[in-house]
Amino acid sequence: MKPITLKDLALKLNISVTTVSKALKGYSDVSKSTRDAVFALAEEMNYTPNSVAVNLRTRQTNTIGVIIPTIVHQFFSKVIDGIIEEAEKKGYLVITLQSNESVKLEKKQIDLLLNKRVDGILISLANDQKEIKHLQKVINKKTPLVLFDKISKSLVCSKVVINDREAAYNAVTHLIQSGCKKIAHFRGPLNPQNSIDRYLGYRKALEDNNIKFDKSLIYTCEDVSFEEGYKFAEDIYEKNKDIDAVFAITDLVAVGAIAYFNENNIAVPNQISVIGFSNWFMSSVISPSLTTVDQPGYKMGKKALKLLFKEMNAQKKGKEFIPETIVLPTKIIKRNSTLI
Amino acid sequence: MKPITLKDLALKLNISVTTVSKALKGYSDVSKSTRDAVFALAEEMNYTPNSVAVNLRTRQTNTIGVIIPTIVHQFFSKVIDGIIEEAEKKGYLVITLQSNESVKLEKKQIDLLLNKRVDGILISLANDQKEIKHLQKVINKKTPLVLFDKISKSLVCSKVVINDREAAYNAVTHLIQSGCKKIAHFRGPLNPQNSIDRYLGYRKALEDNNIKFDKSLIYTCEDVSFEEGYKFAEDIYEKNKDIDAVFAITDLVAVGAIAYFNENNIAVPNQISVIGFSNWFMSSVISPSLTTVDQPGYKMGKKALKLLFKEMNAQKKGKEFIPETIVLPTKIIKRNSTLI
DNA sequence: GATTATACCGAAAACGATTTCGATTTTCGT
DNA sequence: ACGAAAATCGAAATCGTTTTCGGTATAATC
Repeated sequence: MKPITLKDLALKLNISVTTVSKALKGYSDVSKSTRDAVFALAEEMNYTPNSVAVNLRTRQTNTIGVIIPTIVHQFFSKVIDGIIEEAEKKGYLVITLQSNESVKLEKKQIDLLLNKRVDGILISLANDQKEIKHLQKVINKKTPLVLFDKISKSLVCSKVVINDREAAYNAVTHLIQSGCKKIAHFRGPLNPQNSIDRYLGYRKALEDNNIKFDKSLIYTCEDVSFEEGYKFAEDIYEKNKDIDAVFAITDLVAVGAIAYFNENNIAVPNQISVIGFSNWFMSSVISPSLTTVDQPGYKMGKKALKLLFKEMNAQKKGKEFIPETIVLPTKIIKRNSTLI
Repeated sequence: MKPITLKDLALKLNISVTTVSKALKGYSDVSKSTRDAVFALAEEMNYTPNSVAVNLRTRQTNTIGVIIPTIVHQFFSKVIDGIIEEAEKKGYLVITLQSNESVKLEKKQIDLLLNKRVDGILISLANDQKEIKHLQKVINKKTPLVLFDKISKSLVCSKVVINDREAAYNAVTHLIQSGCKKIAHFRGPLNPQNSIDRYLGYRKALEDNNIKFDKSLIYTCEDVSFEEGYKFAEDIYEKNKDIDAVFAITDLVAVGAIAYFNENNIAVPNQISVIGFSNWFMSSVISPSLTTVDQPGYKMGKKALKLLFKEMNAQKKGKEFIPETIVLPTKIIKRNSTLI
């Protein structure tokens, strides 16, 4: 009924708890005969060590914490997928928390994880990130920390990101190379670094190709939704019939725009090209299928965890660890919503 | 540097660890003055209890484990979302694991969670579920267990499901009521109870409406993909031009079918109606938007956890707990891929 | 046979908290 | 001022492991 403990084994074998423990852990000062006996009994009684006790004694939990804005989101669930897989390989378990874009919640969750004595924390920040005290606390406590995707530049720790600016630059360049000249940008909210960077990439691409920036072609999403994409497409088309391309902050917004164009017999890509961002699953099954920028979530999760492990190991060996920043490559997934 | 412990506080205050602990926990045999002093110092030194030690002593971890086939899947990430939210409310943390549809992995993971001494386990079974020994073990160890979505009928424990058979029955009835007479079914793999039940619901609906069952209208998906939906749609249309409806095991398969019909100018829903299953996000953004059966993942997660808590509480009080099965209602989300 | 080396084992402390139970002190009625 | 009741406190056991350090017993060496 009650879980078997070392003590139970020791009692049955008439030896000390110490010896049982040492036998099980392969210490050399245990005779073969007692070792065998211990293993046999452990097997028979189905002994499994109590992780909690081990954790207390060894001061490590083999558990890491992950905080993301939301899990119901292709990109983030891919990241989680990558993290969990990689963690399991090394015998680590993953506790997942959602901040729902609330810094307040994020703080609480950091505390929770710290109390749980997780061996490390991975986090993708909530949008309105000015406050970083709670993260500084993590660093001060010497708990390894890696930021991914939505990061804070002012925090000294490891990071895994994509180059949003470059990716956006490439996306818009792709549009320009296919002949587009009047390119709208349905950008993300004003705060997040991601959406700023993509916006800057857009501008840089225009600039490098001698296309004059036109403020009226910029629309700012608030909740980055299908509906916004649809609405903005409608609005911009009514005001600018000669628009010939849309670069959307996200596939979902792009799909919204395509829906409007489809319904109103505006040919995509012949009249208007559309390019999205993220390569969500959905973008391959709509018609026309959506050209987009692949954002490698799975890989990002894996890399982030690997960096975390690196830091954890350095710490174990008492070595100093210098934070690293990994920039993952993105690539354009060419489908049927753009020309060429 | 090192985390503050009760001992540290006790030392500074020149009182015993016992008293510090009792003060913090609000025991009545601590004077107001020392209580205040303790709280003040705890605050000042930023004391937080070491959960691991507490867990060992109290024999509970305030952690639950969840095993799902895969997390990169709208339905399951919604379930996880529901679970995490509900857990957090009660101060519980969630460890998520993916079985990747492998029973072998599932077993390992169960053991991992058991060793971690999680307070309870939620699991949605891998597809080829014949073996249930590892789950029986969980029950034998008196660790509360709740199955959801993909369950095993032969296991005596709480369950949260939808009535797949009835849901499918309603979906097909919807097609029939809209005038469809030759209805194909792109069913799921042969093993999972889900896909069996949906198939049975399909047959029952035909039977109740005096439509002869035609084996040649049944296609069996193996990996339940977009491509399969596309391929099956092509095949069946070439063999049966008079087909007038498709009931697909999943939205993704349905979307694949719609893609084929769209490309070949077969009007959906006027010539052929299509109905899916699950209400994935994607189904609302394709065109025509997909009529489907809503499968309440978020709610399922919440309910499953509530059941788990119920069992955990009963156990704490030493009460007997009788497993419950909750059947969540589904409803048809009428969109534009079916008539009426 | 005395000495040293080797093999094997176990007592005990530690990890950080909780809780029981007994001890001491204070308060108060008379 | 005395005894009883109430208010405070702390020692110690416990949760289940790990690990250090010392102690025996046996084998090897001369």
